[in-house]
Amino acid sequence: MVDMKEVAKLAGVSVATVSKALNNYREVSDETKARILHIVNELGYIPNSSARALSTKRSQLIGIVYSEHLHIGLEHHFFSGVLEAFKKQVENAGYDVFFINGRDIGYLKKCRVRGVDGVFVVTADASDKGLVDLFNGDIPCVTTDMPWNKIPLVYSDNVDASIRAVEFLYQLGHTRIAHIAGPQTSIAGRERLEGYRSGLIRWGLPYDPKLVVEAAEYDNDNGVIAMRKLLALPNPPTAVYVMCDLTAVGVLKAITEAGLTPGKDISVIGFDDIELAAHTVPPLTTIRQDRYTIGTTLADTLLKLIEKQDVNPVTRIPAKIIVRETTCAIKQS
Amino acid sequence: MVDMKEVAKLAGVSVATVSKALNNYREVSDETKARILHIVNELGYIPNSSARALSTKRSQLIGIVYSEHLHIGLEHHFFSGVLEAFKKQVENAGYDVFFINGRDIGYLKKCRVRGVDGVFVVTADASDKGLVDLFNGDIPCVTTDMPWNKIPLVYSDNVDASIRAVEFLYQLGHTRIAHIAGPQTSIAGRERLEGYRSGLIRWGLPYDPKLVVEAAEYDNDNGVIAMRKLLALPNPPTAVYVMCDLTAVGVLKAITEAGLTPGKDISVIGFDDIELAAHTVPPLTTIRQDRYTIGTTLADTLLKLIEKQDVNPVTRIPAKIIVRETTCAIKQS
DNA sequence: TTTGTTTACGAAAGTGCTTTCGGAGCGAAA
DNA sequence: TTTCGCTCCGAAAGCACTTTCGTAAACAAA
Repeated sequence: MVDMKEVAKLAGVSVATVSKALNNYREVSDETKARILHIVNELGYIPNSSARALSTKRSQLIGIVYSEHLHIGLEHHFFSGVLEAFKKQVENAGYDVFFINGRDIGYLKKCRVRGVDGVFVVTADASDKGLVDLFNGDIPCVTTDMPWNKIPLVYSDNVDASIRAVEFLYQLGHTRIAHIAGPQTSIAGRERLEGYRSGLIRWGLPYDPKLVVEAAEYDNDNGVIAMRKLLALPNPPTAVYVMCDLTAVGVLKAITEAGLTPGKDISVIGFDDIELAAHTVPPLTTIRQDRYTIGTTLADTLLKLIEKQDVNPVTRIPAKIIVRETTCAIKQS
Repeated sequence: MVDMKEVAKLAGVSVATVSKALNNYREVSDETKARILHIVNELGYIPNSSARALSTKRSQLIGIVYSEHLHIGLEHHFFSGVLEAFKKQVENAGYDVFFINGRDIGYLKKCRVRGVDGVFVVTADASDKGLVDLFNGDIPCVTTDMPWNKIPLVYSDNVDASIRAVEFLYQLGHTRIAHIAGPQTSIAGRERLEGYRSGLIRWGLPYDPKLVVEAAEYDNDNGVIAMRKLLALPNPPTAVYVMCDLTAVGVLKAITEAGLTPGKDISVIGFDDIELAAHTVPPLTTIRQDRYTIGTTLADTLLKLIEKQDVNPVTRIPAKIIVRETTCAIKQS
């Protein structure tokens, strides 16, 4: 690889001047700067990042933290989509993306050692001691779906989306609307429940605790279990708002098992709009999280943070209802 | 952050000796080495990776290359699973994982600039000029599902798995077995078709070109289209072996649409075992790719390559049939 | 005793960049 | 004429490591 010394020699200047030309110091005349840049192009010179990081203490590296022991790391459609958008955005700004693994020395130290400029905590275990250190450290962080004091947060507007889910069902004529809630340890779980209740209030619907069942996890099986419970009620709901698509798929299954038809006998609306949602039978009506906007907003926020600019502590991204075939007007019976 | 100088001072030795102690040079007495290590622990000293990379030309960094414009990057369940396993394995060996983006300067140069020790090409566009440069460069590479001269390849044993899929269907009594093939531009597409044909031959079944339809992409819609075509045949198949689960879901849909029941009127078997497969109605029989073994094998191979050891040019990992409910013995009619 | 061999360590030169600081050159002001 | 203030540039000191090479000391062999 060609280095600065070579560029300097060909340009007839010192390495210091080359460095300055490359970093847009204004104490280089336009003429010599042009000459240097020309030679740089000709030679295909690229500054060595280790050397640069060594002297600047900056690496142009963004770290990604996500925990593996929740099985919602890379493999989860929502997070991988957000990550993808995030990655593109920071890459456009000249950063590279790198996975922080906390083993041995912990996240914070690893960041220091690698000189990471900022980190995006995609998903992690809030009880992780290493995470706390990281958040309390001096390295810029952003997160999604994981609120933490002082750490900027970008995520879907769960409350608003849930209100509109209820509204949508109400306008179809449903009045007995159930909610399968996510674990109340998660912010998404809490806010979606909150939105559901606000929605009921807004339309003057009574809140019936029997119509709310909390799923233990964001997975399929809990959907089956929860829906069976609802179906066993003396007066079952005519519509159910489910906190995520994977669980909604389980709900569909339980409904079908019971000899009923989703979207006819019972309306179902999910959350996420995972790839699968369009392909269930019948296709699932759901609330689409705007993974792209969340990811890019996260990136912009982190970049600003790195530049020591002010940022919003919380940004809520609107989510929108995608109407497919599991919802319909209530049967006149 | 504490540096070597500090450690050296406390230990009463030179930085050179500290460095040697840390790197297991044997020209350091056991006694002073122990003393140094003790101080290192006490101080929580960690060597700065930029400085180390600068002088060693090695970074303990493994690059990941995947192209975004096929929509099968991070978001694809199979690749993200492989990547996850790969990541864990190289992290165990003390490496960190880092995304190579080829924009501006190309993959190879980016690798050089960042001092990447090896790269895993997860998925990419074979026509990408930058990839060719990378493969022809001097940086150790491994790939999956993407054969390239001299680059070690680890992937599922598609041919064998396909033969066994046909065998499985044959033993259920099926003799008119169709295959929905992947694009023949991909190695997976070609090999699965090849295995299908070998399976037919092995069991003395005739090869009927009408029973093979090539899907344009590994997606859902192409499954619907292909299956409709098969259903329109004068003498439709009683079983169909589909080249991937996402497409198989489309197949299920087409079958249902036609008023038939998958797993009763027509048997279906997919490939991949994506999360969704267990939750279709009825649950999909499929061939599970061993994402974990593929990922770790890839990692081991790359690590060996970096150490300049010999490696297998090709490793095929067995895939196994997961029997669920879309396959059954042929109806006696 | 001298000579040769190990062993254990440190001085110092790299590694490729950034950044401070000083100085040369030059025109303008006094 | 001197002084001041600019602009443009380079020498050199970092940055935190690795690695070569020299050497002192200790010991063995002659």
